Amino acid sequence: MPTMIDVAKRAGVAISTVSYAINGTRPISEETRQRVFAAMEDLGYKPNVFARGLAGKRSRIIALHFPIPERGVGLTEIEFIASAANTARENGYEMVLWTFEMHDLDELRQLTQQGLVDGVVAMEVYEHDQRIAIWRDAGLPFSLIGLTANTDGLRFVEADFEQAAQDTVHYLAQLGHTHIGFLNQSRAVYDAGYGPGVRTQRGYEKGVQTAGLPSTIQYCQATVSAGFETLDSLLAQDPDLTALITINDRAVPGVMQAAAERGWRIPDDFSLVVIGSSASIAELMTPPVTTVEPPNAAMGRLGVELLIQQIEDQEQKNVQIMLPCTLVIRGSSGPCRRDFGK
Amino acid sequence: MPTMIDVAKRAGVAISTVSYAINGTRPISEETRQRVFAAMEDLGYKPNVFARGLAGKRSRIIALHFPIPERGVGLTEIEFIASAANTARENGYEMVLWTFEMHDLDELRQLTQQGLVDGVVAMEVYEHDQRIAIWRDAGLPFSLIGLTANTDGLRFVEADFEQAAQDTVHYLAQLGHTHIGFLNQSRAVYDAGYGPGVRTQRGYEKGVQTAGLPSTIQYCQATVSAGFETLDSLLAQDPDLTALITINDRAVPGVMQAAAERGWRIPDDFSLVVIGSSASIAELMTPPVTTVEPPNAAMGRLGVELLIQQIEDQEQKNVQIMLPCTLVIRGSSGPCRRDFGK
DNA sequence: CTGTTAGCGCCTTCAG
DNA sequence: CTGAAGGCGCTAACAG
Repeated sequence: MPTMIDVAKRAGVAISTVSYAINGTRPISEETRQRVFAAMEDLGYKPNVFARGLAGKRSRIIALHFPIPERGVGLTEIEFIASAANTARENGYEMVLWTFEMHDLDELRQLTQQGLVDGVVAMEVYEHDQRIAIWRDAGLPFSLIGLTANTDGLRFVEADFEQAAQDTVHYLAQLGHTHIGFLNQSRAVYDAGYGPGVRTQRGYEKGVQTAGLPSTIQYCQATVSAGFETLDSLLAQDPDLTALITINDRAVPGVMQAAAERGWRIPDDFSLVVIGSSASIAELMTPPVTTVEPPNAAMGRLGVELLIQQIEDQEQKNVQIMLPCTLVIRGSSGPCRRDFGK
Repeated sequence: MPTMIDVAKRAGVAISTVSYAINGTRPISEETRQRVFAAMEDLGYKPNVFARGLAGKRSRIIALHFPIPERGVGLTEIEFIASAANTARENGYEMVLWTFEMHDLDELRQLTQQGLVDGVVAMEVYEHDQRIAIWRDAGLPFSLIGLTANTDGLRFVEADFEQAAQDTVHYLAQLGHTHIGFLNQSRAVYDAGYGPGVRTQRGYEKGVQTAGLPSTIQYCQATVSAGFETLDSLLAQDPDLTALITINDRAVPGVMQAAAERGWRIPDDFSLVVIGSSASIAELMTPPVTTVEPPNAAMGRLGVELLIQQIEDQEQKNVQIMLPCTLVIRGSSGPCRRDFGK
């Protein structure tokens, strides 16, 4: 493995010149720059990560903190991770994956101070996220996938679940539904301030309010059986419910079963829209479920780019990015057809 | 950030003693060892990754190469990745995620030679896997999740799909099925030598042969619509088919639809077992699908452990590990009840 | 069993 | 614009 010294010799320059040529830290005459790069090419030179990390400030390694959520992991997350990893690589960064728990603040602090990474992208952001203080104190650049209650000075990218929920209410109302319910994640997740849960619900509430419709909300564990049971609770609140919006895709088959047991057919008697899920999940269900899909790949990319720009001190224009979700109509939503009491 | 020098001073020993105490490279008296560790604790000392990597041979960073497969990603993979990441961490290693393509051999070679990682765990192993030669040539330790045609001298852990398939044939035969089909991934994936595809099919063939049953095999893209169409092809081959084994979970809803259109009910008229999928997918379908589930978390853990043992030159007893899959009976499989032509 | 010391490869002042 | 030299924190000889 050739070193900088070899490159310097071959190019007939000083070793520091090579360094500057590589990092662009200082102007170099075009001619010598060429020579240096040619030498690097010839020798197949690759800067040594460790030496660089030791001597300089930068490691060119970033972390993706993905505390595996209790609600389980969806394909959404994989798309996201893959896109983040690719983006890092394209920018010449390595990406390490941290999966330890959210509450493991000590672990996080340690890793943060270790200096291994130049920055971190945080997934699974909560309204009051403890990680932020740690990174701020340590002066470590970070970007968020999701947003907190107070977003001052933060850099984030997030799917606009609030808007998505409002749009979904609107979509269902247009189909003639006047009693639209909302099925959230579990109460515990909501109370902990899980962003998508909080904001989707807020959007739903705004949506039904604007449309002058009643609001019916239930929380539910991310399991089929919980979904099965929760339809009863929803109908106890509003017996005339003909449509349901949810961000809890795991519970959906249960809801469908429960609907089937009442003799309802989907979508003729009951419509269902899942926010935040993706095609590969939606198409497994019968009928395939109408979804509002977040732009996962774009989010992964932007999250990493936001971080790298920050690390490299580049100008940042849009540091708070909300991306729209896409409504994909499949077989679980349609016009309101149910007859009441006739 | 305290350094080794600080620790040495505080413990009243030489700096090298600290180093040896940490790495266990050399015997240290219990007493001084205690002192050193106490000092480390007090100061909150953490070894600097870069210095370590520069000076020694080890970086304590490993890579997980996960070339995102064309067939899409399942939850299986996430479980796996999470478990690998955790195991690495528990052993004091960082894990970087490489997601670039299988065919991108240049990229792989570069990263390999860069010396960033002490070793790599390879996912998505094919029968004739090109990566092996690269790592062997570079003298880089690696372990495989999956196996190749020739496993001499390799360290791997894999789910025993061949056995699983045989067992599944047996299970269905016991239920009274005498015409059991097999639905593989796409022909392209099979021809490329994708391990699970090849071995599951082999197991299926052995199974039906042993039981004296006819063999019916089709290849199929990993999409719902492909699944829908392929049931026809299967029935064209064997009109008496009453059960189907598959490793193509994405296609299953299509198969179910096609069965429904024939007026068949599952499992009364047609049984379906998915090998290699996991609960969270199976339960989304209607009815929930009987699966044969690989021990993902265990595989992730073992894959990393195998690698680390190798890196650290520890004794290795079981370096070729086949783990059994678990049959989880859900609603898609049952006794053969269909009447033929009556 | 412990201490001393020369690098590992690169970045970054400094002086030219 | 270029060159020389110190040091980042640690490992691994080499001495004792």
